[in-house]
Parts: sequence; structure tokens; C-alpha cells
Amino acid sequence: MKPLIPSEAASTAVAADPGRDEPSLHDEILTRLRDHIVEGNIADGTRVPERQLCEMLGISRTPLREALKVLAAEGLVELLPNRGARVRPLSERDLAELFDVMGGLEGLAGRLACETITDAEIAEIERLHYEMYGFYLHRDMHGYFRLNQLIHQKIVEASRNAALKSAYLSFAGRIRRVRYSANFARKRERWGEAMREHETILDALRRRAGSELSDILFTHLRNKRIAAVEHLRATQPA
Amino acid sequence: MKPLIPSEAASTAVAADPGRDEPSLHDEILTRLRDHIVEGNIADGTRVPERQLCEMLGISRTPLREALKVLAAEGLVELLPNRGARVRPLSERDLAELFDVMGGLEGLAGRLACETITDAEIAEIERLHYEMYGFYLHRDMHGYFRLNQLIHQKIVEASRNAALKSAYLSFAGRIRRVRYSANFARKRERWGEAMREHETILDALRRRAGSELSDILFTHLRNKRIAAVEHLRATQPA
DNA sequence: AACTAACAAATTGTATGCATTTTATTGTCG
DNA sequence: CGACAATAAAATGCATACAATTTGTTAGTT
Repeated sequence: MKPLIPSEAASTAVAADPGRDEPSLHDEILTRLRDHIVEGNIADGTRVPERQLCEMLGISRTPLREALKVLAAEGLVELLPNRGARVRPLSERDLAELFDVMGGLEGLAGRLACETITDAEIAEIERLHYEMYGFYLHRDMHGYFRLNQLIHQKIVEASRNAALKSAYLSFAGRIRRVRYSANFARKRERWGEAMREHETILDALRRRAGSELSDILFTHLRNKRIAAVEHLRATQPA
Repeated sequence: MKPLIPSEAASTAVAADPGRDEPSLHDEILTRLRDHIVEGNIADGTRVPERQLCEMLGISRTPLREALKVLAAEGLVELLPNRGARVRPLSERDLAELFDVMGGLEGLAGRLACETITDAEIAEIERLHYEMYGFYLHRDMHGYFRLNQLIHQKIVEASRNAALKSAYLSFAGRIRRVRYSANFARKRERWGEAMREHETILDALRRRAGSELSDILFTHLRNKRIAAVEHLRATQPA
């Protein structure tokens, strides 16, 4: 038999300790459903009966409904009164709004990052930047996109603000589907423009020019917004 | 059944479907619980058994648990694995982070507002500003605070971004308790400083200087943050 | 007397069942 | 032949019931 280790439990007596509870069984369902939606496995506006999702996930309706409520709060699904849940369709307007919010959050992240970022962190971002530049030169869109995401993520992390990071990830999830396809369909000139913008981002970051960086990041995202909305309009002629 | 006035803050998760009545019974519970927590009727970290809340709200556990999941997603409560829900305690760090995010969101709102705001809307905000100035001169803290909130809200609305507004209201709810008391405890010199900041806000808004307004609003909220954290430190000596 | 271990009560997590509302089908009328 | 209405099927919303985990209490041992 496995003996208990009493001293172990006694040593962990901290009250306000973040990152203690996470391996919850219920969160797994939520994550799976979220991923399933974010990855676009359910078409917009499709009515999905609860039973169907239940047997797909191998669970009962109760935890599923709890997860759906959360996803509705996150804005991923729509909960109509007595008519069930649908994947929330993203209108042009929605997409534009979400990109602007992302721009605001990234701008904030950049501003905050400038307050406390270390030389090592900047060096790391520089390294990613040049790696991304390599993908750009080789016209490797996939690699470029991956590094691009990573750089933005690093900036958000450098802000040292968990609430900001959480909100950022939530909004990022909502535009994920469109974001991918929009980037891949991006025009050549826009790509070069984006690359130049990234150079100014890095420059402002090096100088710890928070306010300036905030502006640049917002504008950067605004340009992405324009490209994304154009792409949506082209692929989904409403 | 008694008709309920749909709360503004509750619109976070609600589907805005045109031409559809949404007197959902479940949203009422969510709103009531949220208000009950935001207004500080439950002390931080208190473990509240579900049954107790059930009979308090006169419902069963199922809809209550769904509401708790949503509130957890909003960051108002903490859901520990098999140990139930607690009101999420706000540490100094949490408070500082939340204020910074609010600053970022308000800065974004100001920036966006400058793009499309009408003269009539600016005139309305000017009116509120001078009304607030009156309260300031009469040292009417309550009136000042009310108008202050209203002005910030008007700027957010002028951004014409529903996603931003929703996120803003959500974050505002999380710091509401502290925000009230912090404002009332505000030092005199800080009050005057805040009033001057509001004048620069109005000035930048009149000139539609988006980037500038963004900076000012962030700094304004940063100053509020400092006051709020000081207040929390004074009232809750950790 | 203090600490540990086992037991008991309570609480949470999940599943199932019933009432209400919505959606699909079918039969009738214009 | 098409549209409407009544009925049937299905899905949602809520409540209750059961299983698993946690917490509080008590007895035993060193």
C-alpha cells in the first residue's frame, strides 16, 4: 500500500497562491469544446443539439450545458432562449470590432512592457524577429505566421499583467478562424508593409518608448483588420 | 412572473438578436448573483455552500451552478476543484493589473471615439464635464463620482464598439467595490489633479487627437490605480 | 497530552427524469 | 395545388437523485 506523506501537505500552507488548481476534470470538457469550435469544426449558425455533443464528448448534458454557458460568456457561441446554442457568426462589423480591441490590448501590452522589460527579453524578441524575417525572405507564410504570433505573445507576456493576457487570449480565440485564412490570403505588398511595421515595433521597444509603441501596435492591428475584413468580404459575400 | 429590467452589465454574454424577446429566466439569476457579489454582500474568500445560495435565490442547484461557471469566467469568483466557489479576493497586484487594463480599454475607447464622434456627442460630454465641475466646487463627492463614471461611459459608447463596451463593463464590475471606496477616500490634492486631467481629456477629444487622448486616459487611470492601491493597502493591511 | 488514523457528515460533480417550449409532420380547408 | 392549423416529436430548462470527494469529528496510540 502507498503510505501517505503528511509532511508534504503541511508544507503547502500558502493561502493566496496562484496556479494551484488546474487539473480539473470539467475544464477539460470546456477546453475540448472551445478548441473544437475555434478550429472551425462547426459551421457558423449551425444548430447543434445538446445530445449530439453529449455523445461526442461522452458526457451528460449537465456539464455540457455549464460549458456552453461559459463559451457564451466568452462570445464564442450564442445562446438563444429556448432554441439551443449556435456558433456565433462573425459579421464584418464584429470582426472589425474585435481587431480594434486586439489592437488596444496589444498597444496596452506594449506600453506596459516598456516599463519593465529586460534586455534579455528584448534580445529574445529580436531573435524571433530576425527568424521571422528569414521566413519572410523565403516566402514561408506558415513559418512567418507562427513567429509573428509568437512575437505578439511575447510582448503580451512582457507586460507582466495576467488579466491582460487572459483577455488577450480570449479575444484572440474569437478571431482565430478568420485570422488564419486572412493571413494566408494576404497580399504581397501588405506582407512587406507588415514586416516594416514589425521593425518599427522592435525599434520602439528597444527605446522603451511606451506611448509610441502603443500607437504603432494599434495601427499595426488596424491594418491587419483591414486585410481581414477584406478577406471576409471576399470569401463570405453576404 | 415579475418582469425584470435587463441590466447593462448582463449583456456580456447575451445574444443580441434583433426582434427577439429575451426575458430569459436564467439571465435573471446571473444578474442577481453578479450584483450581489459586486455590491460586496459576500466577503472575500468566504466559502458559500450552493444550497444556501439556492434557497436565497429560490432556485435549484443546476441553474445556480451554470451561473457560477459564468461568474468564474468573468473573474468574479474562484471555482476550486471539489471545494466549491469563493468570491475571488483582490490582491494589490490584481487591482493594479485590472486598473491598467481599464486604462488600456479607456484609452482605446478614446482613440476610437475620436474617429467618429459627433459634435453633439462632444457637446453632451462637455455638459457632463461642467456639471461634474460644479460638484467638484461644492465638494460633493457622490455627485462628482456619478458624473465621472458617466463621462467615461460616454466615451466608451462613443467608440461605437460593442465588444469593447462589453469588456469594459466586465472589468469595471470586477473593481467596482474597491473603486467606490477608493474614490471616497481620495486625497484632496488628487481630486484636483483628476479634475485637471479631465480638462485635458475634454481638450483632446475636442481636437479629435486620438493618440493623445489614448495616452491621457491611460495615465489618468494609472493615477487612479495608484490611489486605489494605496487605499487598499491602508484598509486591508495584508 | 498531542498527533495520527479511521469514521461520519456534508458538499460537490454528474446523471437522469419531468414539465414547458419549440420544431417537424400531417391532414384539412380554401 | 398551396397555405394554414392541429397534432406529434424533439429539444430545452429546471429539479431531483445518486456517486465521489472533501471536511469535521472521534477514538486510539505513542
